[in-house]
Amino acid sequence: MRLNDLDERIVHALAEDARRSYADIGSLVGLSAPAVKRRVDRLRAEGAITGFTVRVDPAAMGWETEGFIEIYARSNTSPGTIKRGLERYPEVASASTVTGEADAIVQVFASDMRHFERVLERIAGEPFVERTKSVLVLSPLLRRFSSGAPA
Amino acid sequence: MRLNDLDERIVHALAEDARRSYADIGSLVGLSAPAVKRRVDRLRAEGAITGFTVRVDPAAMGWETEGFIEIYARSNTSPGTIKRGLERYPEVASASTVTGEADAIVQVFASDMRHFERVLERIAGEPFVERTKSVLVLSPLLRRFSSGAPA
DNA sequence: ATTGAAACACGGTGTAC
DNA sequence: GTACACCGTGTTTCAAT
Repeated sequence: MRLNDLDERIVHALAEDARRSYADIGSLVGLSAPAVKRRVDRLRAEGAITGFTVRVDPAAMGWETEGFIEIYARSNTSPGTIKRGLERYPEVASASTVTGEADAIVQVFASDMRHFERVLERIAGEPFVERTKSVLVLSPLLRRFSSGAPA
Repeated sequence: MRLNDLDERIVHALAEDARRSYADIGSLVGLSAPAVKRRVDRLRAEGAITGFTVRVDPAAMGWETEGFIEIYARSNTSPGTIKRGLERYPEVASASTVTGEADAIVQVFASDMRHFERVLERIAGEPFVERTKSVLVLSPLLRRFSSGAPA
């Protein structure tokens, strides 16, 4: 599914501020409000837009400590196994399988260092995990879109 | 700044679907619509909620290739320099300084491998960058909140 | 200080063109 | 694609707790 230029500009406007009125977006991209709405409806139906959410300051939600955990899995671990193992942790914001030495990179938000350590130990103890390597985020420099933090 | 339980439930409801009506959220948390609105307004004023955005399917936007670039910076490079250097790239979705060997981890979305390579080369050529180490995302297993992709 | 009820106005939504 | 009409919802006001 490929979007045309108009669709992209509409999505871009919504990404910046999802509460802009359709009329506002319309005047940006050169369409009337109903035309914009129809496109947004279509984009949602097609799955290009999967929903609307809020950008949150992680610290305000009590998620002060952020880090990345690289997972080195046991041989013959399927991505599905990793996914099922990780989705039970509310602290896991995102996870992807990757190229390179590690098998997956996991982004974790915790309330503090003790909490982060506890999560790390539990993940390291998962049966499919051979070993882990983790780094803590010192300061987020750029977060272009949503905070990425659990809510 | 710490949120109380009611605020957290409101933020959680908005994180799931930022288009729920205030009346809807109110019936969830036991408040009237105006009371919910006032709290949301306050949360925005305090900076706990930093905005509203849209969840996008990166592939639909043409961002098929995702990767992480670790930046090893020259000595005495300030976080501000890294930030200013990276924010000029629309492909950079997020960037953080981190503990460990590397100085920063950068999340990049590109349209394809050639595009990713071009971005990587340009970033590696930045004056503050000593060397880089990058991994490509094979498949995103979990993306709890927004897509994280540029729009 | 924070709430709920009601009045008001704006913008979302559907229909017709 | 636009123009228009309707109605739901956001927003403000106000009295009450």
